[in-house]
Amino acid sequence: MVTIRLTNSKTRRKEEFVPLEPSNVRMYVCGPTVYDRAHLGNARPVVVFDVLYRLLRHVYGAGHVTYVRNFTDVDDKINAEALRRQKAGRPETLEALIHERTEETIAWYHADMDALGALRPDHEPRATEFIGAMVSMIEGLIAKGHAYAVEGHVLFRVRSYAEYGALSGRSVDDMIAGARVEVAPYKEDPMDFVLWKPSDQGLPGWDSPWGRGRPGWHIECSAMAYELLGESFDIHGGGLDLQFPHHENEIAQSACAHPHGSFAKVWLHNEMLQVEGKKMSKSLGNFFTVRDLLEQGIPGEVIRFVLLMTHYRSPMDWRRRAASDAKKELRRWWFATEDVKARLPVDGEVVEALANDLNTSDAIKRLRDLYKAREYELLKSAANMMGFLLPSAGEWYRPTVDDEARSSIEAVFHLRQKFRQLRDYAASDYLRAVLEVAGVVISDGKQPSWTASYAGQERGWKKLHDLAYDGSGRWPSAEEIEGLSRNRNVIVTSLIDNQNNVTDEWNVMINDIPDRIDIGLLQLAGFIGGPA
RNA sequence: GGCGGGUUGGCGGAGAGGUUACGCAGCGGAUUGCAAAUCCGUGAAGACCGGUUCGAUUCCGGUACCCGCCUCCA
Repeated sequence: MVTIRLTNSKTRRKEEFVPLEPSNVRMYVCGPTVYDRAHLGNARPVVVFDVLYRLLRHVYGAGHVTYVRNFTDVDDKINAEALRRQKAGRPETLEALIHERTEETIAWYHADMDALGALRPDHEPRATEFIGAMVSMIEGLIAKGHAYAVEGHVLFRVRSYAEYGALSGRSVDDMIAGARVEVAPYKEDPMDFVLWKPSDQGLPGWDSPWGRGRPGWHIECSAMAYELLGESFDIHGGGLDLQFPHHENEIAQSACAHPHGSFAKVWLHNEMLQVEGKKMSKSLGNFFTVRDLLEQGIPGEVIRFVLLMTHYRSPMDWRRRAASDAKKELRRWWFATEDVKARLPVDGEVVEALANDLNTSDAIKRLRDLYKAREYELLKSAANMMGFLLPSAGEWYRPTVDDEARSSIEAVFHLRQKFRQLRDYAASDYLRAVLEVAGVVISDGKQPSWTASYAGQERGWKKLHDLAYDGSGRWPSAEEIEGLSRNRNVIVTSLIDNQNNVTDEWNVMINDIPDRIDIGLLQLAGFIGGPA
């Protein structure tokens, strides 16, 4: 049996993972508030814990792992969006508009996370489905003296739980010194947090012993984890920013409501994702969504690869460059393995790397070793286990070739062969470049062949620019090439060396990779006509 | 102010107290009309100052800088 070791935030140490019940390993991960598209920061824990889920399934068996990730569908931002729609003239009730918003957001979330190759959890409970469980949990807390009702609110009495702050390494007294908490007059202690709050007529609410209202944010995870995983379970995960106060509050509520349970044994927190050195956050407005990246032609699998290149406990900076490197590498793996059958068992070193506190970077290194060793069958099975090279990723690495494209490609390809036979190598190189910018890579040799691939795009554009300046006049002018590239979101600039001289090299940036062969570019072959 | 994390070669990014991380890019070579793919080879690092040690990029202390949490956020 593989020994999994995980860094437990609770103890701040890397510990051997011993499940409570190997026949039912239980994990809870805090999911999204469903009010808008998921941004890239949301994707990091999804992918990280997906790897853990896959590892647990590998070690304990797919049927012996229960993974729960919630949808927070009670939230003021959702209400705000629903109200906005109502004010914009929609006739439906607020409830209906809220429902509409959460449904569409959940569908987006599923589509985007599926694209990243993340498996769906076993349960995806919604807060609105567990209001009753939350109410009874709150009632229990009041009965035991851990919470109190006042002015329609119910507050958790932080002082009643001696270990409050243990997870995040804070003490209640220190935090009060900071005094950055909302000091409501009805609070016994400034650190007390809301379990239930009243809803006025304009807001969604549920009847409760304390009047019509809605739950505070933290209680939902405690209630849903209890209902679906029991009073003790193995792993609780989420972003580091949730450690305090969200997870601290979850622990306090759960420990007080179910004193015989241990709640989560292991706490895992992924570090934050940054963009240009700054945390991606809604308030800074520097965030972009997973969908944005997908629409820019960065496949979900590539995003996944970039996210997993960095260990989950380190901050990671999203860089465009990292995505293009990853794309290149994954493309090679795809071409090497597409006709290969995965061979089990999964490579032990990959599993070992993952079992060592999810060292995904090390695991990827091992995949690279397998690729280099041409162990493609093992590469495929190990990559599959990490959520790579799966058929569900789609053939992003290969442009679509329809019949029209195929005949155009064949025509240019054969024309080029003729020029080669005539030893008109300038024409032959020009046609190679034409094919490459259109999405076709050709390989000479004993059996000349072509493959639909974007791998040669940059090279092709550079070559076209070079040729445009060769003075022969056989091909389109520099201006024409420039125009074509710009129309395709490709920026080609001359390179400037460190003495500030313009060199004869070209720098190419491709911003938008099409998903099909560019037949328009293939027509550039017409410029040189047939061989004389 | 309180608490926590980070600083590795041109870029990204790991592990390990002593032996090549790895990828991308670069350079040299094989191969090729030229390429591609592939293969072989190669240079390049550990913020700063001390300490422990036979030996530290790796452990300890300090300094600087960066980042996060403490307020909705993964």
